[in-house]
Amino acid sequence: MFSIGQLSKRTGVKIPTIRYYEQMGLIDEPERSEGNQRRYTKDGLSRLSFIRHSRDLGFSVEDIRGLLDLSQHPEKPCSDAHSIAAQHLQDVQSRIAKLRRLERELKRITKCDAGNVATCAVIETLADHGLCETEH
Amino acid sequence: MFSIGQLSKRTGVKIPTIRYYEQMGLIDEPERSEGNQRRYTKDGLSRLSFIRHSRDLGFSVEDIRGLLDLSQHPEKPCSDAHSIAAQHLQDVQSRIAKLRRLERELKRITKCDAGNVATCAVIETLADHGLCETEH
DNA sequence: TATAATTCCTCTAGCCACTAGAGCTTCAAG
DNA sequence: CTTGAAGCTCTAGTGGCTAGAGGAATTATA
Repeated sequence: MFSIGQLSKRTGVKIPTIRYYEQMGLIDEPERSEGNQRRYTKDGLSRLSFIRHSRDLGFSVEDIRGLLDLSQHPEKPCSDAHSIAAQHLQDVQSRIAKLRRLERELKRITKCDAGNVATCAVIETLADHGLCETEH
Repeated sequence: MFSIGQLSKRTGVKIPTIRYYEQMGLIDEPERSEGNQRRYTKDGLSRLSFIRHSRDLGFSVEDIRGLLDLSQHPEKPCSDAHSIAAQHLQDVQSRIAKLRRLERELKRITKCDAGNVATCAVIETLADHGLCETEH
């Protein structure tokens, strides 16, 4: 049996976040001590590790709900898991693409070597959309 | 004089967002019609375009506050503008780096061709951090 | 065993940058 | 002068937490 603090240390998930996951229904309400403190089992630990790991990979809480559900049913086909992951991969890739466009534009405008704001490329670009080179 | 709807169409900023910017103090409270509706001038239009453009480039509202302030003072040196932009560029680059790590990991795990959840690499990876190849 | 230090509890509110909706008023076209 | 679009204010919700108040339980030390 682990206290919430021990669970937190073992998983790297902060205590308020654990309680938040409980509230969101991602983890079951654990048993309580006589004094009403949460007491977790190994099962609770591995479920939270699963969540932690999924969050590290950027899955949303809703995605994780689906993935957790699947993980409880080993006999199911895993195409659902794959489509969640593939969709997420696409999201990540499109975010990367967008950020790379931003990066290019920011690199361009920060090259400015004007002395004051009147002729500064950063300010000028922001003030006048026509100076942009790329769509964003 | 533009109504809020006309301003919205010209800048591409949604109406509630314009009111939100006003509330946040990014744009001045405009004059009102007799019936209490907002009436904007060209100045209001260009200020909002500046904001729109800055948001497109991913600057935070706080950054924009600083950039707007600078843009009102053309005689100031532009090193402040540059440091805001350079900092933002760094943020963007570190976000890209993080997403690329995610992308690599997601690509790896979605290669799984198992039939069911019991042996699915997606689920296994999430359940067991030890199976990860890279830090994330 | 007494006390002190630490951990835990619930509850509310805040973060960012909006977005949605209710219920009402004003404006512009025909 | 009517009608329908556009405007108004106000409140609450989004996601994924995080912070803080004010108190109770647990654990470590004396």
